[in-house]
Amino acid sequence: MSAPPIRRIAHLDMDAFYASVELLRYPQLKGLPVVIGGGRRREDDLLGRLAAAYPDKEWTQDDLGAIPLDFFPRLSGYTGRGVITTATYAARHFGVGSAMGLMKAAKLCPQAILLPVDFAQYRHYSQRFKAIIAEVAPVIENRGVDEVYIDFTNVPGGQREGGRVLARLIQKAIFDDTGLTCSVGVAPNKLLAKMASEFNKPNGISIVLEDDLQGLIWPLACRKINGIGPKSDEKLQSHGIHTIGQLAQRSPDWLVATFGNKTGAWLHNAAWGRDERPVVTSSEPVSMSRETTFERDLHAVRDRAELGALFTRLCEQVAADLQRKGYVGKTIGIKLRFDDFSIVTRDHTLPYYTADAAAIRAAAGQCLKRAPLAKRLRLLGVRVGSLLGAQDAKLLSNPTETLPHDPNALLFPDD
DNA sequence: TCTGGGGTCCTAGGACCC
DNA sequence: TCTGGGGTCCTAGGACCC
Repeated sequence: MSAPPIRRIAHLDMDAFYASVELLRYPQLKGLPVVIGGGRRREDDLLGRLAAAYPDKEWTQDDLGAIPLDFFPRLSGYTGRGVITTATYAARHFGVGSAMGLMKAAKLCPQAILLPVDFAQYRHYSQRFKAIIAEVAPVIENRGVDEVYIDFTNVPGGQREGGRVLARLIQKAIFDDTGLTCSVGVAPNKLLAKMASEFNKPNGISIVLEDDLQGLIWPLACRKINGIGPKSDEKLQSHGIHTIGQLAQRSPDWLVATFGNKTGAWLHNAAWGRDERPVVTSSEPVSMSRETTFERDLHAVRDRAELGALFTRLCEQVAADLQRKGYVGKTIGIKLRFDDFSIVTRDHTLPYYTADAAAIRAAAGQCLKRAPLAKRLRLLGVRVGSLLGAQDAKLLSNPTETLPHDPNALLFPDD
């Protein structure tokens, strides 16, 4: 008889994922300030300019790594509303970083190279590194393109050195296949594993055991807890709570009285490193949405035609997303962001499920009529929620629940 | 010329039903 | 004669995450 396995959960975080993927294609950018964000792909532009400059040779995608530096677009002179998605360390040196407006970044580091985001490429590498992990440890939870939780508990070798041996194996397998590095934290649960993966970046491994709570976790800022954002942190600070250790010293009663039942209990457990959440290997989407920030603020009346066309396009995109992924939904919503950055949402639940662009457009149009439209608009979004798999929808007792009773009646009502 | 896009979950009030 | 109480769905807003 052997002892039951000890629960070991890993959190794996790819290092500077987008930037690293770009460097695989453009190794000539290594060590330079590079910013990723905004606009569209420029490959064709880059290759086109290369072909114009060197007409004797035929340039293809395989030559991306040979494109001279002066062919790359620079941040200098950038106009538009894009933000930085990722910046290389060389660029961060100039004070630019994630979520910063590109125009502001252009002032700080005009010479930085600007690469547009290429989600297709990132998704490709995302699937690759996840497939590699799955060969070794099948219980994986997706946390976006560049992060996963992995349950080491029942993986052969998952207990050795607290998980370090398996973590090292996975790191090496990912690097050998993709050339990308990652950081891994292994701990008794997801909460601690997530914190641990940050301890040793990049390309690091950290092991956290039950007994490490006081030494490794309590000195950290509360903000390091996944789920404590700027607002909660500010509230905690206002009560003199800055570290997780200080949070742990508050009584559960006080936390519940100050933050409410649920949050109070959660804060207490988090501070004591307790987290029973399982690693969830699959989940169904709850909603799908599309939104767009305009190049300039638009007015509901003055720019009605332009706004209407954009609105219709968003509905068509959501409908296409739903259909492509095989879902229908019945709660249709809109989101407006005004020039002062305030946000308003309106939604409406239909008596049937749909993935039809016209039905979505009609319901979203009704929502829009209930929204205040005096201020100029910066962003418009369309959302479909209360999703159901299209296959499941067919099994509903009342088949009309999946169809508009009279689709034509829903098209642009009295519009 | 600050501040993207796509998600999840929670709260809280009101409607409505039993 | 005056007022219960739970459960669920819907809507709006907000915090947070990647």
